[in-house]
Amino acid sequence: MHTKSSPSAARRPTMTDVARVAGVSLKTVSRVVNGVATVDQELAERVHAASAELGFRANFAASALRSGSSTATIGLLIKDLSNEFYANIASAVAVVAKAHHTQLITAHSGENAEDELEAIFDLCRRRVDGLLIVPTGGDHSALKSEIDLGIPMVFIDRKPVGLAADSVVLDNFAGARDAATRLINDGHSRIGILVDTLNMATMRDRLQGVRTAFAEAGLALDDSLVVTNVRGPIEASIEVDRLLASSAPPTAFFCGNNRSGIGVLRSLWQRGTNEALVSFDDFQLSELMPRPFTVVRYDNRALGTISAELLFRRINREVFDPTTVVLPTELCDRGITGLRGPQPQASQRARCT
Amino acid sequence: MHTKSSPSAARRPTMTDVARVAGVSLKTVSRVVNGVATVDQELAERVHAASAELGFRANFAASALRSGSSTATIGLLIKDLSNEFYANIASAVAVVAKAHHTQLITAHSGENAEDELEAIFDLCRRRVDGLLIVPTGGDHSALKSEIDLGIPMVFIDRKPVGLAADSVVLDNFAGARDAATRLINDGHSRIGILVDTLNMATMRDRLQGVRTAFAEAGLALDDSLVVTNVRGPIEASIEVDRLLASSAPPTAFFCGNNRSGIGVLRSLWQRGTNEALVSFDDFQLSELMPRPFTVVRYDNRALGTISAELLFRRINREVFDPTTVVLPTELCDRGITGLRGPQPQASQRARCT
DNA sequence: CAAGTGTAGGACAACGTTGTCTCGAATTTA
DNA sequence: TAAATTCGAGACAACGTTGTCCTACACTTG
Repeated sequence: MHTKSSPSAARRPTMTDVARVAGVSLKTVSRVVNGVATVDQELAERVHAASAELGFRANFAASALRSGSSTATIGLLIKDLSNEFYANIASAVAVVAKAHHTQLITAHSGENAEDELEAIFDLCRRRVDGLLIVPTGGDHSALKSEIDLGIPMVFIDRKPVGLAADSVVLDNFAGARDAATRLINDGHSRIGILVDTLNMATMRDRLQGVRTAFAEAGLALDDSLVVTNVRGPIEASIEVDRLLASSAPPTAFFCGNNRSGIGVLRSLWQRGTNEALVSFDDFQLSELMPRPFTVVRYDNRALGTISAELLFRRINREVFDPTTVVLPTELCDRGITGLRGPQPQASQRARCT
Repeated sequence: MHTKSSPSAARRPTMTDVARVAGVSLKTVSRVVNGVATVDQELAERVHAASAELGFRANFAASALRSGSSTATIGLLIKDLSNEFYANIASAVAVVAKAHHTQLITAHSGENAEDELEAIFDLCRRRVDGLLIVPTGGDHSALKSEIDLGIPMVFIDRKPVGLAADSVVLDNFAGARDAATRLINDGHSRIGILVDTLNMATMRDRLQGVRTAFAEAGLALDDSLVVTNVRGPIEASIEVDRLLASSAPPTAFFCGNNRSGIGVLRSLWQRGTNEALVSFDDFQLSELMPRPFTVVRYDNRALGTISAELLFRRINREVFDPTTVVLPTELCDRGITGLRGPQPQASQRARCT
């Protein structure tokens, strides 16, 4: 003998089912579920009992559809959570979302800009209340209609291209200029510059910051020491070896992000040489690295927190004009190796942790 | 003069709006949007033009509600994305979800088990196709009805309590036993054991692994060297100092997770002493730490990948009985400091990166 | 040329819920 | 005691979409 329907084939109970079991009308179930006070105590208890017995849970989508209320969902478009930088943003966003009783859909943008747009459109079809986008590149003008139709967007770390929208970015220019100025003041004039692709505005700004520092110091930046399209630690290591093998090697390095910073660090540590190193982006445990170096740091979580709070203000129609928030950077000296200065003691290294 | 409705107040266009603009029936719009082939070329073009003009995007929730199709969404309940361990799981899950054209709602479990259940119920109301849960503790028997009603769940890193469900976990016992055995074989008999709360089965299993190693070696584990409820690096550092100040200090440490491992590492490095250290969990850049130590490592991303793949198999009804997948661990020797052996060279350290 | 065949597109109902309205009963008041 | 007032609960329609059915028209065929 077998049951009429296997458990896995069981349909989820609806309010109609609960109403039947409780012996009340559909609408009364709705009232009880929504906590309307004007329901008879006894009927309410029958409804609760029936709900529990059947395992009823109101269909959120149907409810939102009928009542026209929001989906209490925001979308976060981000590249890769296994990258500490993005993970910190996502974590901070999640905290703000939870505080606003909102669920967070995290969509990973694919490799190309087309994938990214498609992912955004999918989130729009799901009627998210708003979008947080860490753009990977490409043009965003196709999103104008979505903004006009009421889906607010905040761009994180990079401004949108071809679109007037909110963004929260770092002061890449000033951070890089400060870093390069520090190296120059420490006596360096030949500095290897390693940055990722200049398709990214962040990298362009950082490189421009370095150039400005050189100009301000009245120095010429040797373009043969500027390496672009450095994608990761391994490529960075290779470039370090190449540059140091040249006839006029650099005495210091500036890295456009922490991935190349780590590559340079590893390379210099293995060589045992003491070229100075300044890198954009701090990272976990950087103060425990086997060799001192200086980072351009900033409040990584704040990128997420401020973006999410801005998004919710826009969802609640508290802001109107497109805003750009620029977060400051800070030069964090973990004992940069100057041409003149002595190697600092281990105990001094972690002074800005 | 002002427009009749401000752009921000604009209602999103529906199929009815598109039908009106295109001069066709509602159903024809539906057919075009869903790519039904039997629509006249010219009408289809009118519909496409009207859609583009209005910025129409089909309401995914309404579509799913009517057609009874799935929401193409899974939920991931996780503690904190800024923790590398969880971020790697989330990242791996996201890749699998994307391959299945499924969106991922990442819900952060709060501090207590009650919050966690509430977050799960919210995801059930949203009719996710399945749930991935990294449980923080507490009893999960309340979830049985949800499983019966067709929401599959896979538990990650820890098995559910009071519930028969799929899980993907690490071989904590074997990993800890191997680690302790290594220390014992290197001549250590007084080993400081630092683990987090024993409320977590992972920690109980790891401690049990250590005890087993001692028993197998015919040694007695001095319980005064076993410290539980070590919550983070700072607490770990304090405990190291306390244990080393005792009259019979340990000559080695075993840490139940990487957070305490880092605390111990920092403490030992600052002291400049050479007690041996083995820690559960590898972490980024661990091979660059200023002092060698050994980790119990495992494929962190595989926890996410295998869980997600198992979940989708269950969603597709390809599995029936509750399954537990146990992932192996591996002792990764970065130059453990034995009582007998010499300090290894830096170049040897990174041999299992 | 009449009947049969095929096909495109529209009318209608329904998914699970909630807003609006109405009705009946209980309670109050003159 | 009858009318007025309250208040709880059910009937009905609607949110935006799709499944089902049906009609109208074009085209074939004996």
